[in-house]
Amino acid sequence: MMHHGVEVVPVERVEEAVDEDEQIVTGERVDRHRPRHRRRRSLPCQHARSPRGGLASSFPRAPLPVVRTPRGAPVLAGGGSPRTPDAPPLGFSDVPMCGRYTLTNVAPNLLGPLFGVLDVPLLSPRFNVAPTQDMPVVRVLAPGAPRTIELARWGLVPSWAKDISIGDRMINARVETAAEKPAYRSSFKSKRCLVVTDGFYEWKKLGTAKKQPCRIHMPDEKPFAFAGLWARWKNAEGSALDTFTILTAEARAAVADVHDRMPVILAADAYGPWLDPEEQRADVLQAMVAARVGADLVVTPVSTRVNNPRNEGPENVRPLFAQDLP
DNA sequence: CCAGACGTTGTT
DNA sequence: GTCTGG
DNA sequence: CCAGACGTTGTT
DNA sequence: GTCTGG
Repeated sequence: MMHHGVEVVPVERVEEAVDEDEQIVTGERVDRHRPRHRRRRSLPCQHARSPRGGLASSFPRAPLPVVRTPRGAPVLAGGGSPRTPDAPPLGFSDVPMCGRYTLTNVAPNLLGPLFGVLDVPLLSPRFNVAPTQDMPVVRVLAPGAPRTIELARWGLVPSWAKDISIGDRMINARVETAAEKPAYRSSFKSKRCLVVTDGFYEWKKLGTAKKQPCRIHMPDEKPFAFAGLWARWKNAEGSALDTFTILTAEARAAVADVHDRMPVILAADAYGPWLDPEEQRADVLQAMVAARVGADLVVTPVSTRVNNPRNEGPENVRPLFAQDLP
């Protein structure tokens, strides 16, 4: 049976891994007869284990080998959500916000200087990051400590949660309210992080129930940072799982043409104060995110293959040209 | 007191 | 953990 | 965010 | 429709 665990892929196999992913779209899958019986409500103790096995623990890791997320790995999360009547601001444009993103450029000699970290783990390029997956975040774990980049699971699980399933609904936090919300306030106070990215996907609604995925990125394609919050959760056995959420705010610039909300993007000079665990003045922090960048973001239509979270690969970010659009 | 929630977006 | 609802 | 499942008992 | 998986 398939073991769940972080699959360690030797560097030489990275290309091969990508190729495998392509087959999902173009080729016929042979493993058609996977068991229909899926894990439903699991025992709480089963949640102890991160879906990809490795607890995204914040304890310092040894220099990391290339890590690839195996497809079809059992994941203990979901995304359903009940509607609430008291939805805040009114927006009725076309495009959602941050439920999918990319980190395609993982060169350590680029990420290190950009985010002020000395040791950058070896990472696989990602072209379709989905909630519940382990991704790198930049943190300062103690006052005055150096910044670190480590993996954490997308979908914040508050320390008091009974199991990690709550994280499914915690992939975004409204910056306007995160300081007060029970699920986020303690993280907002002293567990802020940078989510390392180089683009995010939005689905633009076209006239008739059709959606056009777009990737939003910097003109030079350089990585940047979403403002994030993190939390540490422990299972019954005491193993730690670190998780994160991405803050959202009113859309700006080019993104505003497409929708009213977007992830908060921090300017580089805000990284220090944002990460400082001792900075706890909500007004200061709010001002920091108010000054967020985004004026030069580019919106690029891409293939609908990004719709399926199992599809990885550089085709995901290849621009579609006008003649290719519906 | 205990029980139960703890979230966002989008759509109508 | 902490707050709201009952 | 979108895609995909949506079930049980009993037997091997 | 609603929830889980990625």
